[in-house]
Amino acid sequence: MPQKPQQEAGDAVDVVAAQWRRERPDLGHLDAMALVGRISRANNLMQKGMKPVFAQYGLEFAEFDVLATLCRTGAPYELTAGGLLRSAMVTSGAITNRLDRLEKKGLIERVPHPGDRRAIKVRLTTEGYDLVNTVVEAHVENEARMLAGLTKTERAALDTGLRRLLVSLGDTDLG
Amino acid sequence: MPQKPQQEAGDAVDVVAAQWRRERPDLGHLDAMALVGRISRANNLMQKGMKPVFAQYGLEFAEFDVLATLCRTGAPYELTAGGLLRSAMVTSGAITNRLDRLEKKGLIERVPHPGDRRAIKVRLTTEGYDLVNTVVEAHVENEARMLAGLTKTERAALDTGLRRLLVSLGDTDLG
DNA sequence: GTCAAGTATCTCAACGTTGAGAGATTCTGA
DNA sequence: TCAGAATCTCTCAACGTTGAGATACTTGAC
Repeated sequence: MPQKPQQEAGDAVDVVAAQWRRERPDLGHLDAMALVGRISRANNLMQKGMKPVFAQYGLEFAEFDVLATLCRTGAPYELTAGGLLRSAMVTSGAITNRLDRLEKKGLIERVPHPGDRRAIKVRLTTEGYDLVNTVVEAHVENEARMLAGLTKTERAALDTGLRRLLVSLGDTDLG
Repeated sequence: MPQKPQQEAGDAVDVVAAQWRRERPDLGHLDAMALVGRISRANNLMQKGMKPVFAQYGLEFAEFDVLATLCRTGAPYELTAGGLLRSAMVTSGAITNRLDRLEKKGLIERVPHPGDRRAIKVRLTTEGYDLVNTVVEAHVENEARMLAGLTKTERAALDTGLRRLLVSLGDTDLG
């Protein structure tokens, strides 16, 4: 009869934690350090795994992020630059840069904001709309593939834990 | 009698997922997309939370990462550049850059590798050793503080899920 | 021994982000 | 109504990473 292993398989962070325990046995909170380290490494691996999919369509992750944010807001696929930067968690300089590149590619256009002349509206062009709707399908397929090593139950448990973490950090909306 | 809420509190990713469901009801794997999004946002928030601690000591995260890697290997606190870049998950150019900066600050030194003249050994100086041992204490305290909104049980469950994910991605050692 | 293949590090240009600051516009309260 | 505070976007220099290529050295097969 198959038995669940008593001992979980170790990952790279277990190695790191063991090294710290040996070198600094007085150091507390190693569990916190390990958890943060796991989030960081998982993010790193996920990003590396996504990059080739976007590259297939001539996009960087940062560019896809903008297009996807506009797409999922629904028609008329418009958002201010400020809305985009808060959603993407980057600074204003980064958004200006991303919009410049996407505008040059003809995937978005900047239109005046009616009612606030400080602001602009960023709008998906037809080309941008078509592209992002294609890319997002390949993208989610790829994400699902990267997570396929976990059971549905494991994924759900992980998801719940991460949601609680985000809520506890105050990350409850996009603005 | 206090009751656990039936409904989990929502985070920013719940908002994103709801937008996609509305705009693209045909899109599958939204659970995978949400999980990846949560890892990304959690990482982003953690990084932002760590930055000020390192800044207090005149360090960037990337620099601390190198010093900490050397420190936790134990005496004589040496590693090759290749070992460092694999541990840090960055490219060779990035490591050269980090080592240049740390060398300029007097926190590490490059010494010839005995037995392989292609390689170098990167060694913590006394100044580097003292600094990293101080900073790491403030750093883990800070990490623990950022995670304090979760119960011990929640943190353990999250940690287990992330370890399984990393193992499933093949991230079982440092190089 | 010799040569091809592999490995270790560094170089360098392209790229993207940060963060401070400027300019323009809108909001707020007296 | 008006001045000061706040907000929105853009500019720009500093910084860090990537990724391809160069250089030097080592290894393995013959």
